[in-house]
Amino acid sequence: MSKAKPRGRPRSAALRRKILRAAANLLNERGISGVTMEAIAARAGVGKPTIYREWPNAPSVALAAFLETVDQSDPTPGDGTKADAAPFEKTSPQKRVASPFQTTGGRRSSKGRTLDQRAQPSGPLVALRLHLRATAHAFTTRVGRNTAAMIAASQHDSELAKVFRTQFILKRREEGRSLINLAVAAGQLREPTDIEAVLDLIYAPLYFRLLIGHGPLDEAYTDAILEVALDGLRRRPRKS
Amino acid sequence: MSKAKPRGRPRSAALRRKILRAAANLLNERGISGVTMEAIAARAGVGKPTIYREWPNAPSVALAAFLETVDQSDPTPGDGTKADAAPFEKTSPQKRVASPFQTTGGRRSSKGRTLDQRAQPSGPLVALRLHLRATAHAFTTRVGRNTAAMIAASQHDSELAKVFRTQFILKRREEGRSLINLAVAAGQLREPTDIEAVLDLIYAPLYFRLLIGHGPLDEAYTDAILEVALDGLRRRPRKS
Amino acid sequence: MSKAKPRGRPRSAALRRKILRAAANLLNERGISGVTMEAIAARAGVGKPTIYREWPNAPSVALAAFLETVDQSDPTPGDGTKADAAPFEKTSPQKRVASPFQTTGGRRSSKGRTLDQRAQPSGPLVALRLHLRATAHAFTTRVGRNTAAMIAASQHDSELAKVFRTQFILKRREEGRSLINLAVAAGQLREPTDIEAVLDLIYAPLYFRLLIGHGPLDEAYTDAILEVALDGLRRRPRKS
Amino acid sequence: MSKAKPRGRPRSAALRRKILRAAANLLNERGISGVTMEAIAARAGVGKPTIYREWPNAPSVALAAFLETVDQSDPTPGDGTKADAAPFEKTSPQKRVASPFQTTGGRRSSKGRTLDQRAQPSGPLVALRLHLRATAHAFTTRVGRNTAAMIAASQHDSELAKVFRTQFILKRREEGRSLINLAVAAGQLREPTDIEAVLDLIYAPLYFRLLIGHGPLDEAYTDAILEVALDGLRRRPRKS
DNA sequence: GGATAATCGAGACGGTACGTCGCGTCTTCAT
DNA sequence: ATGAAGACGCGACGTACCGTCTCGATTATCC
Repeated sequence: MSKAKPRGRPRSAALRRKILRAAANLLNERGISGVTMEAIAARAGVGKPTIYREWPNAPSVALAAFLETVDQSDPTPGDGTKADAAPFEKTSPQKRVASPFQTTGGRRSSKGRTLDQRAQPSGPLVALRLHLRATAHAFTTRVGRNTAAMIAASQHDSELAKVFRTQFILKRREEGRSLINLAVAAGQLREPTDIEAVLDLIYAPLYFRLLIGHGPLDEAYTDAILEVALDGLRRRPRKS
Repeated sequence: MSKAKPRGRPRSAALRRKILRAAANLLNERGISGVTMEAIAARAGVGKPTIYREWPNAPSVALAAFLETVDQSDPTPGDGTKADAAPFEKTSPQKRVASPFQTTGGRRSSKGRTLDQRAQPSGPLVALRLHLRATAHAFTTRVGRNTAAMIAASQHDSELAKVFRTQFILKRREEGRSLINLAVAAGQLREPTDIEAVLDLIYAPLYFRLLIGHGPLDEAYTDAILEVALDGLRRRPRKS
Repeated sequence: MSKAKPRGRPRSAALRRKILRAAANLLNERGISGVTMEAIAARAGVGKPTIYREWPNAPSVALAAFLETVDQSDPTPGDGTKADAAPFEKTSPQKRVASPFQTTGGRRSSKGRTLDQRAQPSGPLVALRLHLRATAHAFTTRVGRNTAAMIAASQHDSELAKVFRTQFILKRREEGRSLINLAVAAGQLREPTDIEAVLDLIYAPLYFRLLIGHGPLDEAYTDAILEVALDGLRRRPRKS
Repeated sequence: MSKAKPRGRPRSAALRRKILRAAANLLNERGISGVTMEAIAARAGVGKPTIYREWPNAPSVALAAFLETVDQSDPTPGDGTKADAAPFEKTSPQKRVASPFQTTGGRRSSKGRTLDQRAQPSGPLVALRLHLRATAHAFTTRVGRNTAAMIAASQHDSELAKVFRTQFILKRREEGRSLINLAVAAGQLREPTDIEAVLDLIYAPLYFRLLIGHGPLDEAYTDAILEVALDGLRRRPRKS
């Protein structure tokens, strides 16, 4: 089929790792604008053409490094338990940013909100809330800065945009989708008319605040968003 | 006091206009990456230091030009009647993109949606809906591309971000806020607990799709978003 | 005989030809700077290491190709009849440059010069003159361009220089030497004190004009050079 | 007329000198292949674009530096007294290469040659001989290496070739021309039929040996060349 | 009215990074 | 065990803008 057997010396996988590692470190240390081809090449101990052989420009490498970085974390969706999102930190020791996704169960800063107490201590809706909280928290860390940078970079490069969209945005969105589906199956929610709109309603505000910075990205916020977004779908036991 | 005495040749006011005009044209013709200091200076027939005297870098000029551009349009909020959002087009003749904000009243592509027929033919909620539709439509034009570019540029420059946030994002957001307040006053909506969250729910999805491009920015979308976002606030006349 | 047992692949002779052919074509089409290892390898359908096995660098291949090219022509020295100097022309058809050495007898542009009329219509001195004319003419063609390129290349590479000197310069110089010796034997010239200086006097001006380009390389020139260079050696029948 | 008053900040003359100085040092230390734009820029403490503003490529800078270098020497033609040919040596102290043009008066290695003794102790023909000796000697030094390199570089670049030809070759050639004219005026030589050919006969052999390296560039050589070249022009006072 | 001084167009300048090309060496795989 | 294919480290190429600087020429206001 599209096998197209590769002739000649194959690309070195170790090299690819070295490059991504260098790019990831640069990204974390200096931000996206520090991820230049020359800096990557110098730090990875690699010729520039070697990098160009695999990626067309610096932001692509940064994106690849970023994706590898975040993929290495949050591996087990659905239970809210997650690892951090900044692996292979060689250069800057980093103060272990208190695993942003640990299951704080909703106790933390649940200011007068009642749903979590009386509701199921577990279940898809709780998981969804934790998922959003974790995402919001991650957005306040370097992960957020880098995510914003990737969205910014996507605006001038449609190829980059596509990769970022499918590998990051949509991938994470699937978690929300499946949790909602579970809630529907469990009878906690009605079937939504337009699931895509619902997902946007849930996620977009987080990205909006990340990018515009006009308000905090805390649990109160995500909980409020979630409540409104699902309100119409929620089966009201009583309420005449 | 602060009178001072400005000795020497005073700054020319006409220059500012020439520069912004050049920047706006470049922005529209070549996108943000075409708005370089050298290009602006060359096109405006101006020395680079003259530009640096007023703005610190090229994106700032681009933002100023962008704001001037969009301010020149949508002048009368609240009634849904708007002018286009792309003024002084000298270079590219452009096919007059059918003023994206004219009051098409919901007739346009209202595929099976019933609310508008039976609802008030006018009033704050309708205006809000039209406002969102207009915004979404504008986002499909060069205005959207430039808005995205400004958000992107804001990520590396907090000063720029602040200006863009206050002069563009929050300014437009006020329209939504006042329409909601009007609806509350008119008894069409309940008082929202967290108006900021509600506004985010309304606007964020538009920006999200603009930036990520994972779905269309059409009326069906904005209407769906609005319905869900306001659902919890809506007084249900009948229900049962 | 030398049958032996050729394990693996014994094909190495045809390769050399393919490589030289490719190099020669590149040399003629694009000049010396077009003769890169990568271009040769690509055109010959050969791996780069295969070329490096026989030559140390690209100019060496170019020189080898050049020598093969010119050796394939001017095979019969001493009689003035020669073939052209640009074989295996695959790519550019070439308009058969009118065999540059046909015996035009000296009539052409013999501005008032009398020696040829009264002198022997044939003999070593005439052959020498024709030899120089032919060389000068060849220098106005691609052969000249390539010769100049080889001299240029020789300046950075002493190994190359040695090969070029012995295989091209000195080889051709022998023709002049033997013609002069013949003339001496025939009693037309006196024995020169320093034959090397005489040979330089005859050949150097041609190379000089080839390389510097400050004057034409025509028959008037070569004839004038020859006359002066040999003047002191010539037996003057009358005079005194 | 062609004044065309230059607007904007004028080029810095000091910078030009710094660049040429750096190029000259590189040329002498590492040869022409060491004269790269990056090396010049680094050594001169200058940005690459600054160099490109004045010269189109590295060999052009090398040529300019070379010309400046040699122009700074041999200032007084006609008397045989000359300065060295390698000025501004900052970096490598250099062991003062025994001024290649000092008036060695013909004493040095005048192996059995009698002309100088009995001939005029001065006069244009003697000056011509000294001029050739000096040139030949210079060709055995770094000046010769660089001259050869410039001729080589000229082969791929006609603009460079033109500058080199007019600023170096032809300029020096004028000295030979005027000396011959002086000799003619003094009745020592007959008027030559083709002065250009005579000049080529005098100079070409030097360049030939410089470039090909097939024989020494000593006084015996230049004297022999000169004798033959001028033999036909010389008035023979006695001669049986 | 002339001096004074800031502004203006123009463009040189030191930098940084770009993306490309060719080198000469090496590794892998198919023959 | 040869040879094509091509990856690799390297170094230089020539270009684009950056933001600062220096010019000469205006163009006001102040003395």
